[in-house]
Amino acid sequence: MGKPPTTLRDIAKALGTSIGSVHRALHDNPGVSPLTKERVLLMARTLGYRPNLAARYLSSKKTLRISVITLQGTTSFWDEVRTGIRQAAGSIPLENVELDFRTHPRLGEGDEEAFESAINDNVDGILTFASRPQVLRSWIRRASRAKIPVVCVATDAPGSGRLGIVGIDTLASGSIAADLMGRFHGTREGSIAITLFDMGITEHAEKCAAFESTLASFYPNLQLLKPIEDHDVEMESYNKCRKLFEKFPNLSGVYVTTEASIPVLNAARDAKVLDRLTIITTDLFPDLIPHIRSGAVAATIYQRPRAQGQIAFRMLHEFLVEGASRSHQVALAPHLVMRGNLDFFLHRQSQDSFKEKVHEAQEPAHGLAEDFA
Amino acid sequence: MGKPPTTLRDIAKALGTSIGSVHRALHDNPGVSPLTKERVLLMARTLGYRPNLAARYLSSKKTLRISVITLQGTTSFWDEVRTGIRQAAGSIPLENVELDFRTHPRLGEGDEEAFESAINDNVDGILTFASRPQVLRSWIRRASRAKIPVVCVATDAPGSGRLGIVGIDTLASGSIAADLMGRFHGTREGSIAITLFDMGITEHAEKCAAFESTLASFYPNLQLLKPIEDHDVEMESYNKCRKLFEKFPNLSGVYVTTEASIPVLNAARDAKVLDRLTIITTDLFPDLIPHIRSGAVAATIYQRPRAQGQIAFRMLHEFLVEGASRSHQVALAPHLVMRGNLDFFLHRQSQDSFKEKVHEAQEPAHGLAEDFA
DNA sequence: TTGAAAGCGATACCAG
DNA sequence: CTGGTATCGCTTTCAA
Repeated sequence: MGKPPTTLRDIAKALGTSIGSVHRALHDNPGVSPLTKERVLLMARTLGYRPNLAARYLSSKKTLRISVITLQGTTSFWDEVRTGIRQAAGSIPLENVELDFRTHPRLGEGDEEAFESAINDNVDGILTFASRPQVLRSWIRRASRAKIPVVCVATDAPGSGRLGIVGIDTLASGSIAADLMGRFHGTREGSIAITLFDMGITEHAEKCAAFESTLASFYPNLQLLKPIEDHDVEMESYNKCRKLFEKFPNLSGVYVTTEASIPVLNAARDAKVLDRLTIITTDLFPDLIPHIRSGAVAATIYQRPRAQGQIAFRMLHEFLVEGASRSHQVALAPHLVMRGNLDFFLHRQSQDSFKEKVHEAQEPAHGLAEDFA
Repeated sequence: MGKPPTTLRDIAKALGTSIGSVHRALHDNPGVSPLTKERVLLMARTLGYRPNLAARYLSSKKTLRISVITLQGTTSFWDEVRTGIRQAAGSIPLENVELDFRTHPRLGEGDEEAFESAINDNVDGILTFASRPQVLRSWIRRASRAKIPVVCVATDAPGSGRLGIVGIDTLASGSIAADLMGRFHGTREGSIAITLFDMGITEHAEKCAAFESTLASFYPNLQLLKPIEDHDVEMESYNKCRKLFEKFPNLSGVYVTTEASIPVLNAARDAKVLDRLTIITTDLFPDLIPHIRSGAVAATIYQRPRAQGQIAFRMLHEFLVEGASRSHQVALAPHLVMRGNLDFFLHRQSQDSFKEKVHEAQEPAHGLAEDFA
């Protein structure tokens, strides 16, 4: 078996100093001479000191405040992410975690303000959706400089100094979509369209590339058209699709890489091409359900928002508590939803949200108000 | 904000007794008069006492021993389950958990002995594969009577008094398999075969029923043949399949609901029907990889053994620590693996086992020896 | 059967 | 700047 773990006392004794100084040194609190600090740090390392979390929680009364800066969203995606975060926070056995939801209504509206207020409040950590990486990068950097770790959900902000990122594996998503498209379509010739938010978003460009590459390797009978950018604007999506359907009457499939599938479906319906298209969408939300049931949507790639929220929370929490986490990049495998297994996913969603309501009723949480407004 | 939580002291003060008696009463330790015990229990309830876990871990030196009774297995499935269990055990922040692996080489060989020794060792909890529900039921019941909670992985043992079950949702698996089979096959007529271990296993019967039902609702052009039982015996599987292929020359697809897909593939190859069959398999292991790459296997339903192991461990641990867990039945959604996203899953497996090796090197764990024999 | 008290390891405060 | 110490809530042991 192992020998008993090193404690603050052990370090203090070994150095002939006091437990108080050791503590201050390890937390670089004010009031330690550089010399003692150095010696303590060294000794802690050589003795392999690991703080005893139980003791820490017991004696310290402070609570971790985590700010969740996300989008309201037009589908349930971000609601699910927030639910996942709440669930994960609720299942931390000891520890008081306070979640601070700063939900902004629209893309690029209020996100900067939310960051500013979170940093001013000096929260302990931030979970966020880096909707506009180029704009938010500097905010994330500011947070990091203020020693506030930031974990991005769904979309990465590369080069921003963020602590970590949790998202769906873009390669797996794009590839499985292509594979399904190819198998569903058979061996005859055809052309396929793909829609996305903007090629400037890393994740979207990657999905697109993966889709294209898998299609090219395994299904050379299918030709991929130039990607359609919708910028999450309904009319833009609808109009571009209408044009597309007119221009390519032999179109045989569409892969919608974002949540914005409803305008595409409407355009297809209005152009009367719905029943000869193989449509593969992304995510699962109420408005999409009838289209899956009817078979108009052959399959949808579910990005597991709840799991993303849970994992992002755990990653941040682990870092805050242990000072490190085992992995700072998590790429989840998406789930595939079709007519047959649709009910499984719907049932699970509703069951979980029921459970959560019960939980909240027993134990009213803090900072949740705006999330239900 | 909330008022300070109730402590043992609060209960003692309110009752005019000592903190020691309160403690003994709450843990029904010997040496408390029935009267005081009653009063303590009542007061604890009315004051809403919740034990402070940090304080508990800090003062108590005892370690939780969990016995893992699983199959060696012919594929990597159970290795992955055990890896998941180890990972989950390793990420418990505080707490000493000792895992005791009792791995038996073959179905129905050594599982009863393992249960007996676990119960005699008086472990704190058991994670197990209820391979033969009818036989193991009485062992699980014995464990439960000895106050040892049992969580089943992959296969349930209904009516055994087990604490919980973690598995793959059979309905989602069977349905998605049918949906894919139907979509891949197109609209022409055809017949489909299904193989399973034994209709006596609940999970297999359910998958089969879900497959049949989805096929019937959405793809009436496909006819499902009578299920083939292989009992996980290679020759049985191979021979039955050879016969099947001879008898039904117009067979167009096979759904293998268990890990036993290799004999089916061999039979199809030897019968020279491989290239006109749509084959959907279950799970992901080294021997299957080339068949997925070659396209012989159109898709495989990955049962996420590692996730199953992790969740089973967490369920048991939560129960042992909190005295209850939020859910005792977890049905996971399976992942779909095809040529396109195969690399993602392979990469993830190898990456994770690498990480784990590193982890173990830093911090040698207990009771792992036989798992690497 | 019960009460009292000594830890567990870290935090935080106060006196030197 | 440093050393000492009360404290967190529970477990466990020792007396009574």
